[in-house]
Amino acid sequence: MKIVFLGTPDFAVPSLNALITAGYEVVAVVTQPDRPVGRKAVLTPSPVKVAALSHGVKVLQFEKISRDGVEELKKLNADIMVTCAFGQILSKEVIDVAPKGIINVHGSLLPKYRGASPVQYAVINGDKIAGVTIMQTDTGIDTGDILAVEKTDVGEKETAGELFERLSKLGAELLLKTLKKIEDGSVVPVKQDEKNATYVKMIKKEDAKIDFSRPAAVVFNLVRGMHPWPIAFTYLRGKLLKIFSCEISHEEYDGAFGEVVRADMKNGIVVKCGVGAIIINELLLEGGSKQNQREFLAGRKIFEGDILG
RNA sequence: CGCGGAGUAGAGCAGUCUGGUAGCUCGUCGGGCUCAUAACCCGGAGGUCGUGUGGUUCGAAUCCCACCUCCGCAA
Repeated sequence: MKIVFLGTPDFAVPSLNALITAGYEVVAVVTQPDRPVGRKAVLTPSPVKVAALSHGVKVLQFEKISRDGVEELKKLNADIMVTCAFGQILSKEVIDVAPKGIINVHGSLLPKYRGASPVQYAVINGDKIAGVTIMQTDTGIDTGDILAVEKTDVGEKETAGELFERLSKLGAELLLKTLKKIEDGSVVPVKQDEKNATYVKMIKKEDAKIDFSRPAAVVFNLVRGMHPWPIAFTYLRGKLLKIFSCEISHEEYDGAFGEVVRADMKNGIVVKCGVGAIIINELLLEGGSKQNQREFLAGRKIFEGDILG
């Protein structure tokens, strides 16, 4: 079976590798154009492009595939196309290029969390269960018929990045299973239940701002869900303070929301929340680099009574 | 030339504006105390203050110049 693979970030790499390893003929990989990255704005290829090139697979890059890529896609004569976190909306023309259409690997249990950042929101919302769905792509956003689902428990302290990695592997396995079913005709498409559909937007940096009037568990989930990007943040004396990791305190403290109620080597950096408190583990102050709480305290940059927010 | 911060003891920082004996928190080493601790007390070691064998000065971590490295923001 000839396959065209469309994907961009790390999440998609295991799926691409799985297809190639399993012996499918991946005739081309489509990925987002190289983007400037880092302080020096170096033009950087996407993780999927790097993986494709290492396998010697042809790489195509379009600014807008629906506008620029249809003719070239047709020439590839693929039987089916596979998308995984591709990052561009596909037109009907693109969907109709391959006879068996397009199937998509999505990082949530559809119809929950349709859209751009399903994995992060599973963590941010404190979900106990997450998963991947393989679905038929149609012209809506993650609205096509479901072909296969795989669930997994979310660890109590798991970060979005960690869950991402697990789901990407789970997705790759499920993709192979589903392709087999498509080949032998045993796959059964199931319509999505529109009443239970939810959408999640792309995460913006502003979404990662911590509200210390919320319960400690909510703050904790936000910190987990925003790791490794964009990283939950607040302010300390007007300076940006990023919090990479924290835990929920089991002690009760008196103080205002966001008040630093403890800041010493013994207790760590403890911040009062709406309900309970959190203990900060790794953090970064504007202009500085990431430090653990011991290093931060050694530098004497935070004291009891400071208010975050 | 996108904006900004930083390089001082093993770690994290202050000191630089207003040049004049090198400091803080921690770690480490030795001793003490305790049933006990990431507890406490006493004492010690450890630094060419990023590089220039640069400039100014009686004297530079501090002022001036050049360079290197690291980091945050923005994209």
